[in-house]
Amino acid sequence: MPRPKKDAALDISRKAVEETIRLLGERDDFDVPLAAVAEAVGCTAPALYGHFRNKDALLRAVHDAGFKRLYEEKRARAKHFRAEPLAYLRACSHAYAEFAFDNPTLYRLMFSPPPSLAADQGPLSTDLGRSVLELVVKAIRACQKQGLLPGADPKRYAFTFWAAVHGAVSLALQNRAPDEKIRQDAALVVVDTLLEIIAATAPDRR
Amino acid sequence: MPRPKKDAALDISRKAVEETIRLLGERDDFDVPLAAVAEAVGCTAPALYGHFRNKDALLRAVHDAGFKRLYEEKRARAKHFRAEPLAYLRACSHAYAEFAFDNPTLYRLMFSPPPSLAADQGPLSTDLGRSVLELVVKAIRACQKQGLLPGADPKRYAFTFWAAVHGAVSLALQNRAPDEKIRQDAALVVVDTLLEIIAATAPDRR
DNA sequence: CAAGAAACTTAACAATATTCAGTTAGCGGT
DNA sequence: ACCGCTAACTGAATATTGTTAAGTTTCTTG
Repeated sequence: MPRPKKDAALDISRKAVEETIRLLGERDDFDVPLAAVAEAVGCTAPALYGHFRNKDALLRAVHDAGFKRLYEEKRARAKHFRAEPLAYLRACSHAYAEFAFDNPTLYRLMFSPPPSLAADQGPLSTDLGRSVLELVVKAIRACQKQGLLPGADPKRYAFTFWAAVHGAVSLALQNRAPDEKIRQDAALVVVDTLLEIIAATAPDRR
Repeated sequence: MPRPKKDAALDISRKAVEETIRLLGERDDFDVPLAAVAEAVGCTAPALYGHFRNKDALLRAVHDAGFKRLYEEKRARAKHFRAEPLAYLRACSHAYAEFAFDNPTLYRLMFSPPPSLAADQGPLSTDLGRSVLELVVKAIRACQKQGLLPGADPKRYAFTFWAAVHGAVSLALQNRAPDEKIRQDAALVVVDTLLEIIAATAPDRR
């Protein structure tokens, strides 16, 4: 039955992205068959080509949707800690790690995609990743207002912080942590280590 | 012409791994066609199944060979800095970053593989990644012998250090650095930031 | 109410991993 | 020096999956 009954087109695109994310949750690699997505959406595979140029375009949309979700979860979770920069960073990072552990395959798609997915997006002007980083920059600045990290370049430290958390999560997802006990929450240990280091830069109170 | 001329079997396996690594250098994703590998090796695709159970097994071998190379490059490069822990860490990290930038696709295969590749290897007992980390642990211990990082758990700090470097490299490879200028050597900036932090823990000399 | 376009569908195509059956080169025993 | 026999490959066949082509129906618009 060609052409949907007037409203069925309630954004197949949106549904495709949602369902793809769900399907990614059920597999290891991100080679989810287009046919599977189509079935979940309720159409045939070629129909998707009316909404996405090709499979890469779909995966790119999924990639972007992932960043949107991550960004919103981070913000929502950390909202209550505005006043306490360290607690804020901690909450942010935990939300980040939890997101990664809850959606490992999506996380890999977001942070280690085949370059074909991220290629055409400029440097990262429009990139949602920038928004994620922005949250950390603000937190670092807030720390400095409390006397921590004196003289540090907020952007540089924010990037370093993010890199460490991302690296820890990324390694932990692969079971590449130093030993079994630490493995499970390796990412959280790294977060605490970083916060410890930042806290140690407090103005002397002896 | 079935059956090789007696010695041609000079390890097709080895050649397959080498050629695959080379071919990975020419593409973005790691879906290198098996036929391409076969041609580079000088045989047909099905022949490879005599040496690897399937494509995943080949990629797994490539993954492992990558770690071997990384480990050896790191060691070779840092050999001269044994006496100076900070310089040693710096050299190690630069070798690490350079390796990643020289072999971006291989690096992705090593650090963000589809779990099917890393699945059967135990926790990480046999894992070569452990050797890589071991180098960092030793460096941290050496730092402590010079009075730096007093009271820190070497394993924990080593893992944090590695995570930060890996994270920075990983983000930089995707152009996800904060701004164009930093992008190119974002990883190196992170390394310097970390060393700076470690150096700041020096015993007071005022 | 009749085009015409939009939005699918089914059928065809292409690339690629994997399997199967066949074939030949070298090896061991006689 | 000859005869199986196995190892190690080849060529053809199969299955899966992304993508394109052609056809069909429904909505919309003049």
